[in-house]
Amino acid sequence: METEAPELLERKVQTRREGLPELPNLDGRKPVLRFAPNPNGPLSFGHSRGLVINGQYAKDLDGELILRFDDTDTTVKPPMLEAYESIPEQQEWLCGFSAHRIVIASERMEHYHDHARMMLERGFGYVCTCSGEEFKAFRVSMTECPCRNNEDSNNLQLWEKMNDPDGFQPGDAVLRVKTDMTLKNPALRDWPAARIQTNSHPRVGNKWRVWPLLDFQSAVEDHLQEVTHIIRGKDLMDSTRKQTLLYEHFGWKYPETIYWGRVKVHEFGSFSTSQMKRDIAEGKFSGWDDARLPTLSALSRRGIRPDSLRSFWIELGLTQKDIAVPLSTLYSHNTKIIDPDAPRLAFVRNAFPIVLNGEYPKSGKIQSHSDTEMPPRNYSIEEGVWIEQEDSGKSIRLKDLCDIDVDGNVESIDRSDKRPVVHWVAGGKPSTLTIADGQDLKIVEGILEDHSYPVGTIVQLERIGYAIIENDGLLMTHD
RNA sequence: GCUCGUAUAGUGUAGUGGCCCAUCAUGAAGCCCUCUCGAGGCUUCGACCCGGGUUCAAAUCCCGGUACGAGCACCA
Repeated sequence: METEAPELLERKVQTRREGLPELPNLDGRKPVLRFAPNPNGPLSFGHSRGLVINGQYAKDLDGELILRFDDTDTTVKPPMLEAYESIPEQQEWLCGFSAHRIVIASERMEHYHDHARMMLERGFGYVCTCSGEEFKAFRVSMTECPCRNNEDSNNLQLWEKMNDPDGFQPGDAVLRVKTDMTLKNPALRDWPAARIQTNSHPRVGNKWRVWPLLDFQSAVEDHLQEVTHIIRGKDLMDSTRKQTLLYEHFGWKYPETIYWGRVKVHEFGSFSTSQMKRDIAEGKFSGWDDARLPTLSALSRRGIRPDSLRSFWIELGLTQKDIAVPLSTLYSHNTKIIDPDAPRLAFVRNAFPIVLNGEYPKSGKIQSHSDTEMPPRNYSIEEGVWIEQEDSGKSIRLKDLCDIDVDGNVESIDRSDKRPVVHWVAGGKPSTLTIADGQDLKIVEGILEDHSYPVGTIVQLERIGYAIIENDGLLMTHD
């Protein structure tokens, strides 16, 4: 066999798919994708998945990314005006390009109202005046609510009454999509499409009274924008089903839909935008970029690079599995990106002075990075150096300088044995290293080597980890 | 309760009937390099949820079980 058919004995090389899976049913089209956050706050780590995946497909396949503000709730999740500015900036920071289109739902209300009327005229929608409790009973018992049989003309009158400030009040009536009350999935039975809200909207004020709900607004807008692929969390699976029923009524074709599962990052615990907003207002956090928060502004401030987030999410892929990932996975992506450009610097925590006795080079140059060419750093010693308290009281090797004994007597210039190598600072300036540790912010005092790197430079503190230089000290990036 | 979904090493992930005694990354352990507890290089460890079935052949298809998650809002 070896001579007759050697190829049968060879182990074939396994091929591994790289990057994102192919987009299904593209049919030669350029994909149109969208990412639709609620502008009730700035973007968080969780949002970055949607942005990265949708953005990456748009970029790779020469398609388009729509950034859509789903700001139709003025009551539970009131929009925050600053977010209309910060979200596009963060989107560009993360994706590396700006979205091809920006759509703001609150400015497209005419379209939603037009389609709502169309629904009533064509008889696949109705105005329901049952209370939430009453309708729930109908849904559970699979029976039709009396409002379902309204005449189309009557529905249009009721619709006008919903829009009339002197007519229905919030809670009195909703617009429903006629599906089928005997559908197996209770979530799909005559689902609500719009309701009355009288709170003022920060962008359009009181111009509108009847506001669409997500499933209706999103469905109509996806059609109007000719979205080809929707990629979103699997918690929205029933949304797809609800919206597909609406599309059937309108005679439209629903976009291709792909889902991902839930991601839990243990270190971040459970933060919600509204909870963060409250905590910031109460002074529990310094702002949206407080290093302890999982916001993109906080991650960016700490020195997490957008390309790290991109490779992180792309590596996780598009499985529907619910997963728990440690932050160290993101950090390992980030290390690969920042390490080549991170100059080495010494920061001595709990500084302990030690006087050097003997002959040694009192000034000189030390490499800033062992693997890349960077201008070296200079040192100049008067009589002694700072070392960390923890390193005192034993024979040590001062990195790139000399071996010393417990009392600071120089024993050798060259490395003479396996004693621990320790970092040190000659001169330097007092500084602080701020470390975000869960809900706590640890501030470590120390002496930082003199340097001339500008604010925003990511450095590697020898034997400690990566940190970013801020105006008033150092902020820990990660180990 | 009803409905829907997922299940590959510690953590993620590749894999759609024979290239699989299962990929890659991360993690852990060890070695090399390096005057950092960093980076880089090498080696090792480690997995197809369970039970049936279909088939010459199953991680892959079917059925049942179990576990976990999500939806059933006048939130997104």
